Amino acid sequence: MTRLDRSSHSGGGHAKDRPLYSWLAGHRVAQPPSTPGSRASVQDIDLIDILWRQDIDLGAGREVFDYSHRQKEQDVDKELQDGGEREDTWAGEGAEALARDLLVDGETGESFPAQFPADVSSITEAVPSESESPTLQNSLLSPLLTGTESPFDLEQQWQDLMSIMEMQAMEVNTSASEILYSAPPGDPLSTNYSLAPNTPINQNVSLHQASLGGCSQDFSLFSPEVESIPVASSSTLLPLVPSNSTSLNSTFGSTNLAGLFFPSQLNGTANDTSGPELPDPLGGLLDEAMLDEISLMDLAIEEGFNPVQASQLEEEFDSDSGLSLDSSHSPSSLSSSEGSSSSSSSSSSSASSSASSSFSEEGAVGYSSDSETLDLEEAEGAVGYQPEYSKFCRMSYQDPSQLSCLPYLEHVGHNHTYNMAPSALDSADLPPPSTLKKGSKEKQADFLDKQMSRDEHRARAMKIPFTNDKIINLPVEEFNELLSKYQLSEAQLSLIRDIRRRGKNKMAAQNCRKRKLDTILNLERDVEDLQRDKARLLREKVEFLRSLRQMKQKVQSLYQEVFGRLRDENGRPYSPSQYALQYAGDGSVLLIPRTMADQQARRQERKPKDRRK
DNA sequence: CCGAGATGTCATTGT
DNA sequence: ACACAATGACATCTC
Repeated sequence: MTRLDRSSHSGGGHAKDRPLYSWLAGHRVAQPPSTPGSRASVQDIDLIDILWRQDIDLGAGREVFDYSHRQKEQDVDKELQDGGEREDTWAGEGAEALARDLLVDGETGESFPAQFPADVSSITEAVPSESESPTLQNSLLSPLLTGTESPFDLEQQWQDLMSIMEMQAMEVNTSASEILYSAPPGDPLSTNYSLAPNTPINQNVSLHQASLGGCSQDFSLFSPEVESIPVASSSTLLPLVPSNSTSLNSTFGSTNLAGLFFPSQLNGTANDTSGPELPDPLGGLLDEAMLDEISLMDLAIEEGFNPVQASQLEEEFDSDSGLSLDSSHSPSSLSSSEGSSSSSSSSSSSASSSASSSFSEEGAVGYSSDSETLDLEEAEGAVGYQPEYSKFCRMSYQDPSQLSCLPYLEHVGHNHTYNMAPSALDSADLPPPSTLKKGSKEKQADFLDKQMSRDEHRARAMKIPFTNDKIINLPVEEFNELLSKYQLSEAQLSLIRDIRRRGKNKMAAQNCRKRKLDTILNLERDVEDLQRDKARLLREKVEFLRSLRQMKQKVQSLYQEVFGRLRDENGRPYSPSQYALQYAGDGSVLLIPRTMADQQARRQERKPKDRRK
């Protein structure tokens, strides 16, 4: 590719600046002062805190999603509650042995696949036939069960979860009860279900009595869509709190019922031989979330990013104040670099302007636009420059062009008079020792001599009849014309060509170095931007995980609420060891036997593995 | 005096 | 073929 900054004849090197300008534009876009999403996330956090408090009120702590914590907690709760409320609650089902089984099962309580009525969010007790179960399992098992880790699936699960909850909030109060009560006792499904317990489907499910007031409130907090639900819907739910809610709550303590959602790993007895346990409707999500958080922790360790302090980071990064994760980009270095860069940019811009004026029509110095770039960057509030920035800028134009007011000093920055040819020419450059006059003129001449470049000294020694400026910067045609005007010796011509070559190369070297520094600076800024983006993405991920956790816990609470209020035909609560609620993809919820849920869980576990293969 | 940075110069390559 | 820009490498200077 041709260089973009062939500025000698086209004047200016604007083409070269194109990438930089586009780069600046892109990064201006990439750094909004504050993202609205982050503000919203702060509100979400507030909501989450509210939800947490509500969950705590419901008996669900934040640790519910910590698996080990849950396990311990359940162990403790199991011991504390086994002999008491549970026996009372499940007394209708039999002896203490059964109660003991219930304990075990309570830990392993799962969600069971079931047949679903067409009506959404109806909670029924289905006794599916075996022949139907294979075909049903896909539709019966909620997408939540799919433990895939792809973002799409996660998002899909999320949406499904939201839809389920939304539909529950909307219809659990009406259609669900209708379905429940309208289902005939002689449901063909139940008749065909060989594994079904003898207990017929209880149509007297007290689901409608569930204290959904709080739940609906939670829904509104969870689902923005549900917020649009008329308040009447939730208000109507409030009176539905069953009279026996206290006993139910004591029976289905959240900590115990948490096991309903995380049965597989806690189950030590019921399904040991039956292979993998049915994944909890939320188990996959939870596990995934845990994995994500673990990976996030890894990232955090790697990046010095602490997800636990996500909110703090959030505030920090929301400001988009240019704070960098990298401590090397400290404010001190930033300020110093800014100060130096501003001064240097002013000098560079003046240098470029003077350069363009002094370098005749050719405008060979192609970096005036670069100084503009620097100005732009500073006007933009460029941040995060490393100390090298000042160094770079200072280097760039301590420029010979600043000295262009002096006839022979246009290229003299440092008086690099090294490499001077050890010829007589150089000795001729030296002021004759015989010059005894030490007047001001001579001092000035000495100063000028010192300021002159080597080639200028040579040119003067060789009595070149025109300035090095012309030699270097004139176009080839004019340069040749100029040479033709004079009768020049071969040595003079050679020197002139060398001067021209070196002069052009000198400017090329300056441009090259400046370009290189610009590239480095751009890369540094790119790194900073990428770090910022990375931090933002991490922050968003933490927020999503947090929200997801909230959703899961909310669903868990709802599960407990619903399941705890279900009653069979005898008015007895269902045993979590024998029944489970199963979510369907269409949002409906069924009460199904656990054995069936186990089967479907195993099938469901195999599917993702097969799919990955 | 040493080291780092700045600058000039040369050689080379590519346009 | 020529002019020249770009650039790596080196030398030298300056601080």
